[in-house]
Formats: sequence, structure tokens, C-alpha cells
Amino acid sequence: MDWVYIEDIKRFAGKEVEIKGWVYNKRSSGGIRFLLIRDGTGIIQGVATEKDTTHESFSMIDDLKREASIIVRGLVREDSRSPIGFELTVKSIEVIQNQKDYPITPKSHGVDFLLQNRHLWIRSKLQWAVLRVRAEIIRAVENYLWDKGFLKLDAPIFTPSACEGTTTLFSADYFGEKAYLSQSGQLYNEATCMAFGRVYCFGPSLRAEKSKTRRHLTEFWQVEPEMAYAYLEDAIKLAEGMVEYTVHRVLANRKRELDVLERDTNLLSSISAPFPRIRYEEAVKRVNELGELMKLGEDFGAPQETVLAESYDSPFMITHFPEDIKAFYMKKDLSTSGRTLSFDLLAPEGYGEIIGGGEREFDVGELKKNIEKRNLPMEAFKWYLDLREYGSVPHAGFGLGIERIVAWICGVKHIRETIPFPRMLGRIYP
RNA sequence: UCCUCGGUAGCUCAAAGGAAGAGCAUCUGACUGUUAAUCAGGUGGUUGCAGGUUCGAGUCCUGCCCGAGGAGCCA
Repeated sequence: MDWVYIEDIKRFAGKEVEIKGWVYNKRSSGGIRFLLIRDGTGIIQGVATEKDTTHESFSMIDDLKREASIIVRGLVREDSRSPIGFELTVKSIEVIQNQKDYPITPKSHGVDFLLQNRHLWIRSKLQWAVLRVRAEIIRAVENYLWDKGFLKLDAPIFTPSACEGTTTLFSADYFGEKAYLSQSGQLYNEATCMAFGRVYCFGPSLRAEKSKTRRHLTEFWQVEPEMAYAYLEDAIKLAEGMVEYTVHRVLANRKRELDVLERDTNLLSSISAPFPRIRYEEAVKRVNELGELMKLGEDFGAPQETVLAESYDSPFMITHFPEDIKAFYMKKDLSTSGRTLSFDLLAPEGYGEIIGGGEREFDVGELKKNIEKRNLPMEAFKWYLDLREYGSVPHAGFGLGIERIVAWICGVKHIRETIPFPRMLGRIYP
């Protein structure tokens, strides 16, 4: 008898199969037992009766707890009453383990309880759908970059110094020396980029900021491409193409999951590059018109970013941010004083920034000035400055926040549901 | 770090300062097409912690702990 996955069940209509999984839920009505079986790829309803099911298996069903692990053998049957179009007539059940009452019930739960049980919560339907979309998004982004000739070269997690200097870092004892946990692969990317031309890294960024918002984690994952001999325009085009490709691929391959999430995909399916662009000044003006006051020169706060992102139906870009609110390595815009060759890509429907990037300063003198101006330790950046001493070239890139793009595409409100095990202020369990 | 709200059964929540309750889960029973099944019954409590006010505190006061929403910071 074939062991099949529920996602492939339609190919086995009329055949006897074996499903290896867990009890998602069960119901009964007189002499009939309904068993919802999940196997990680989907959920199918098994129907057991005294007529079709062995005596031992049938009587055992009443003792099964939710999430008991079972191997079910039965006949795949097309049935219009099923949400997936197929059911399983249960012949026999083998119980692998069945012991404790499962704490998560089909009724509602609070956030704290669910996060304390995150290791179990990920078995639930909505979490299952979100994390499957996450996996698809990561695959899509990497495919896109590989197709464009980018090489994946990982950046280190242990670093000797602050990458951007601006944010609070986690520190660790590194054989008696103080080390910091990476907050971005950016600087190392610039080194590999000069060695390989087009590169990207994908890994966790760790930030000890005491942020307590729906769009922040202390550990978040970024895909960061970097290109040599490239300008702002090249980075923007790459970002647009990547987001467009990713959205359409998720729509094509993860329709089932988006349905589970009840995601309205109308806006997503109409997305096409190029995306609207506005310069920083224009964005500030627009935010003020929308009723969230802010001054020229300030960065967008959460309320500002939200109203702006709510006013768009498509992803869009803000370009040419002021020097003062961007990292030291951003290239100055020589045509407008105080501005940089930078861009953010924001998701619509109020989601906001998912990508930040731009051109990097490649003149060693300018870079040193920026480092001094921000009181960063020059010594720590010696290797980085070397990149400008030996064959420096214009280069550009960006970072894509995986959890944020997952939140947007899934239509999930809080970013904590977009990663298997979220790390947040005051939360490190499980 | 700041502001606001909250902490009562395993879970989600009620309870004018006057006898701690409901729904779900669990247990017992009924039901041959249920979809968060339904119906009947049962079990289940140191009301976050420590003090205080009061004849009497889940409820009021003080301190602490924990959580949520938001701000700032940021991707």
C-alpha cells in the first residue's frame, strides 16, 4: 500500500492508501466517526464506520486525543461534501503515540498563550499556511537572484564591531573578546561583491532594540543583494522585479494557503513593475496632506508610514532620503544637497517598508568623513575602507525583510506570525 | 524607556464592596454525514505576588511581577 501525502491525494482516487499524520480534530454521530487527519501537507477527513473499519480501529477512535500520531489506511474517495474534494474511508488505524490532552483547542486563544505554545501553534491551520507561504517567498527570491546571476555568499553572524553603529547590538563573549551579533550582512556583502560581482546573503539580523511594535522582531531574516558597477537605478529595478516575481509566484503556487488565510488577492494579482516612485520631499508632503504631521528632514514614523502605504494599491518607492537619517555608507546625491542615492520599497495596504537600499559611497575620503561625523570607531572599519582603496567601484544593493514581505503577502497583521519562532522584546521561549 | 489597558477554572471571558459564574476543553451518556458538529449531565478555583483600608475585597489603595496595544528606534 502506498504512503501518500494529502497534497497529492487526488491522484489516488479509488485507491487504497496509507496516510501518516496526526489527529487534527474529530467528530462523531452515532455509529459514524469523522477524523480530521493532517500530515503537514494538508488535512483530509477520514470517515470510519463499523461496516468499513476494523473492529479494533473503530473502537480505538474514541480514545484518540487531538494531535495523536497515527497511520491511517483507507480508500480515497471523491466527495463533493469535502472542502478538498476527497475523503478517506478508514479501514484501519495504527496508533504511534496517544497520551496527553492537547492544549490548543479549536476555540479562540490569547496571544500570550499561543506564543508560549508556539512549538505547537505552528501545527494550526493559519500558522501552517503563513509558514508555507514564507518558504515559497524565500525560494522565489533566491530563484530570482540566481536567475540574474547572483551568488549566495553568507555573511558572518559574529562580528568584531557595529555594522551601522546606530542601533543597539547584542553582544557575546568571543574567547574573552567582545563580539557583536550581526545586524546586517551589508558590509561583508560589499567585500564579496568586489570579489564576485553580483552576490547576496540570506540570514538573520539581530537587533537589541527595545521595539514593541507589530513590525519588529529582535531576530529577523534579510535577503541582501549587492552589485558591483551598479547605480541606484539598477538596485531599484532589481527590487521591483524581485517583488513582482515573488508575488506572482506565490499566487501561482500557494493559492491553497492564501485561501486558508482568506487573503483578498485582487490587489496582489494586479501588481506589475515598474512601481510608482516619489522622492522623499514629495512623500513628506503627501503624509502631511493625509493628516499625519511630520517635518522635512525627519524619518517616517509608524503612523506616517502606515497612512502613506494605505494610500497606495501597488508597492511603491520613496527615493533620495536625507543623509542624516541614513547609514554612513549611503552615497550622497551630488545633484541635491543633503540627499542620498537611497530608496525604500513600501508595500501597500498599510504594510509599509519591506526593502531599504541604495548606492554605496565608494570614495574613501567621503566614507572616512561620514564615519568621523557619526563618531564611529575608524579602526573597526579598516577592512571595509580597504574595499575603497583597492579597486573601488560604484555599487548598490538593498535588504529585503522576509517577515515583512510575508506579512504583507499573507495579509497578516503582526509580524510575529510570519516566522516559526519569533524573538521579541522579553520573549525567547520556546 | 514612555503612555494606555489588562492579569479570575486547562483556554476565552463574566461577576454595583455582600454566597466565585458561563462557554469551550476534559469526563459520562445520546445520535449513521459531522464541518470550531449538536444535545443532556458531571469534574474542575490559593481571583499574578506582597502589604493595606473595611464588619466584609476578585472589586478600593500602595508597591512589585507578567502580558497586550501604541510611541520612540528601525528592516
